[in-house]
Amino acid sequence: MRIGDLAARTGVSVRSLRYYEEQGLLDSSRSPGGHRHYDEEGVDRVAYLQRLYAAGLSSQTILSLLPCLESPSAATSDSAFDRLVEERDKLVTHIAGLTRTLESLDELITLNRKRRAASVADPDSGEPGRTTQG
Amino acid sequence: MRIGDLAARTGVSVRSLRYYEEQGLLDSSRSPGGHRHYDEEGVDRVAYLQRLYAAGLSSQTILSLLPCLESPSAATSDSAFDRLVEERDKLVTHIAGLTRTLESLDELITLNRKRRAASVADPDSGEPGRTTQG
DNA sequence: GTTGAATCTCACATGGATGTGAGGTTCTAG
DNA sequence: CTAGAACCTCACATCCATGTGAGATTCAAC
Repeated sequence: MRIGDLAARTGVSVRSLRYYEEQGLLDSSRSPGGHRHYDEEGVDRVAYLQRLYAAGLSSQTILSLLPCLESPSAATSDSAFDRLVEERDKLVTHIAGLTRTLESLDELITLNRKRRAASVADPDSGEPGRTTQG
Repeated sequence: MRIGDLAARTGVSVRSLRYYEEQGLLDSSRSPGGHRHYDEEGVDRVAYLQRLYAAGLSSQTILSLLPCLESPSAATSDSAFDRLVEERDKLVTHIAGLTRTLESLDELITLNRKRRAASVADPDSGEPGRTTQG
């Protein structure tokens, strides 16, 4: 599988795939001419990397976790494992924050809908209130 | 309340507060000499902005939503309201993705713990498996 | 073979929030 | 009134994943 194929199958740009490799997050075999080749496993790997990126981890952080992801063995350094737990905890906190934000957006939507519905029944009732925080 | 105080109370840098104002997200009154002044409401406002930033919204997007946040009335433009709903939906999707990632990190942690515990009972058992995806 | 698409490396550009520093003005405590 | 802390504007720097373009090479199909 060539880099263009992998890009197509993962929805990640060719540029990004090269970047992941440069960061040590993804490896490839090379054809005699120097072109990269990937096996099926690469697809899952890239998808997983994307999820970690989406979770806010940097390349550096992902790299430091990699031992735990690849071979979750006793040989894995304590520090890698500690970082893994740390990132997990940060993610929990982050999700909690987002969930709160979601709730307040929902309240806001409900409120807006109400106001809009009211204005259908009773036109020219404008700007009836002010809400800075949700 | 001066900008330094607001920064201290919100944990946001002075630089960022000025930036928010520049983006039209936060306003202030000015002293005769040009120094910014804020009231208590500013604290909540900044906290809320931070939450929206943390949810991945850009300044531009927040700006476009602002009418809905500030005066959730019928007068609010349809497009602002539509964007609000759209951002809510994106946030839901994002949270779902993060939750999946969290689950796989949790599995990974459990797996690592198991391996590590096993190695205490049975030293020199190394690298017993490989897991690329969580 | 030949051609055209895909790939290679290198390196500079981008965007968005924030950092940083210069040079100057304003505020507040003593 | 004065010292120094805090503030002002302006503008350039930073980070990091990604975009983009140039110039050269390789691969696949005919």
